[in-house]
Amino acid sequence: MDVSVDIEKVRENFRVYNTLSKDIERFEPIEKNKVRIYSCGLTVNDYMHIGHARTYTVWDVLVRYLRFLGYEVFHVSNITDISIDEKILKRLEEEKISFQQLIEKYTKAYFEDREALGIERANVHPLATQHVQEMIELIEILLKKGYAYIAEDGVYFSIRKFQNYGKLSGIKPEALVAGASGRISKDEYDKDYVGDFALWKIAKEKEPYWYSPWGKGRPGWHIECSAMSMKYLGESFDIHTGGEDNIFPHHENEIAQSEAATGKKFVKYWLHTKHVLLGGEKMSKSYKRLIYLRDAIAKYGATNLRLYLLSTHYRKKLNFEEKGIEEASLIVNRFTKAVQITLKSLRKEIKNKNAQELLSYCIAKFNNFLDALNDDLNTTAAIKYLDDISRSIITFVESNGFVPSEIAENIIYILDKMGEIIFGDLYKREIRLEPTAEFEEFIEHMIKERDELRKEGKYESADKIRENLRRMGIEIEDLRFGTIWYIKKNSLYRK
RNA sequence: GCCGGGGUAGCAUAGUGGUUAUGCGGCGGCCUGCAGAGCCGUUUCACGGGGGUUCGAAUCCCCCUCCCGGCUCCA
Repeated sequence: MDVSVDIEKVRENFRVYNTLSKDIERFEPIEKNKVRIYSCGLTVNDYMHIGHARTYTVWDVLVRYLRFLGYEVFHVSNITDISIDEKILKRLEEEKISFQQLIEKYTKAYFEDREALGIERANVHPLATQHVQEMIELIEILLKKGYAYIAEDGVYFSIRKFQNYGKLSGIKPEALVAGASGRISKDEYDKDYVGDFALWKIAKEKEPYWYSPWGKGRPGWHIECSAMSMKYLGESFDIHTGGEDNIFPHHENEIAQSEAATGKKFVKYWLHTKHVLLGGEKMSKSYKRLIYLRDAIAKYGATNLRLYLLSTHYRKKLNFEEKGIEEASLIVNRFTKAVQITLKSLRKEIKNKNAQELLSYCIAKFNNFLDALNDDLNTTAAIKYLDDISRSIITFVESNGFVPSEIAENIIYILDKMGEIIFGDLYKREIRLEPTAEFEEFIEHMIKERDELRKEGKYESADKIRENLRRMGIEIEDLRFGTIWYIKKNSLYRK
């Protein structure tokens, strides 16, 4: 039986929801076999929270899936290390550090946190501060072409000059004036029109600055993503991602700047994640209603958390609940057990006719898994099929014993593919664990000893061995044909 | 105010016209020295309310209602 997948065929059916068209579209990159993707990264002035984590995890799955589909993926994700506001200035005083130190601290934390969740590094993580020259050049083009103008406190982009303004978010320039949010009327900037946005801001006292033809200052927030994405990916590229809050104004303004400057279509597919909610409402820094990722990992375990973040489709709001993580941990446990038992099966010479049925089932579910991901990255459904496979392996082993090695070999191929896409780097780190020969010998010895104690009816001593093994992260289970064991790194610790 | 997304059995999450939804929890059973895990049964023929289209609607259309998000800090 052949488990290999016709990648070309699967790839043809990959569809994603494009915010630009507000519709699900078949994915077809600009250049055949190559995908260029830019994901909006973090403003590194604080630790990342579980909302950021969801977003980056989803894009991690996207990138891994694209690679699985055979695409050569070039992924760029920026680091915004320029953001300065009064809150930050206050923080500098509180933490008694310089702006540079603050940025360094949280940039380091950002990479640690990403890695802890098994998120792969992008090909390039450009820093905004190192691309000020590119931003200045882009602003000069916009001035030359008449899309931008110089005011007293900076350079602004004139949104009324750009015909398609609002095509991503659906916001009409006039609506910005009529907006009843109460924020726009309090406009304190020296610009021609309320909807116009800053390309360059002249520095006020105490603020960090860079030199420019328009005076000492810093770039506006949006220009960095235009400058850096076009530098590394070209004037037109395939995918641009972000959280839903980026749609307006950030991405809308990026489109305006970039397309005004180049005259070309900036991005083909815009993908956005919905927010993580806490108690039914959006997390908010100002009200301290948020959960930092590193705290959540410490409490729930990275693997459980990662699966939980993927358990709701990315275009649906995720209301963060502990109970959901508990459910996710059960799926992680089953998968871990299934993977490790299958790995052990590889080394056993066992014949079992029913195993062929098991393999057929796994192949069918693996195809379902791919269909689910093809359907706008439906991780909810994909995880369900992954769990079906875990259960089928466990059930098989519990009633039939280990899987014949030639069958196990094929099943492992499927488990590896699924595991790497869903769990990322955590798959090898926490799930597909293979003990050293010595360690294995030790465990097997303990199990044998326990067995003898059990035969003699010395259950107390036998249970003590089980308890000790469990403390080492070894789970053992007595099945009909004997005792199986596996390494469990992702226990859900509860208070 | 404008724009968008939702309301699915105790809880959560799938499902865009027609077959017994899935997981978790509860209860009962099988298995077991115990535990764990798994399996079977049950809670359960569920889709916010009203109207319409249709042979047939959770799914399409209209109205109402409640919740959430966006409307220049934001993933």
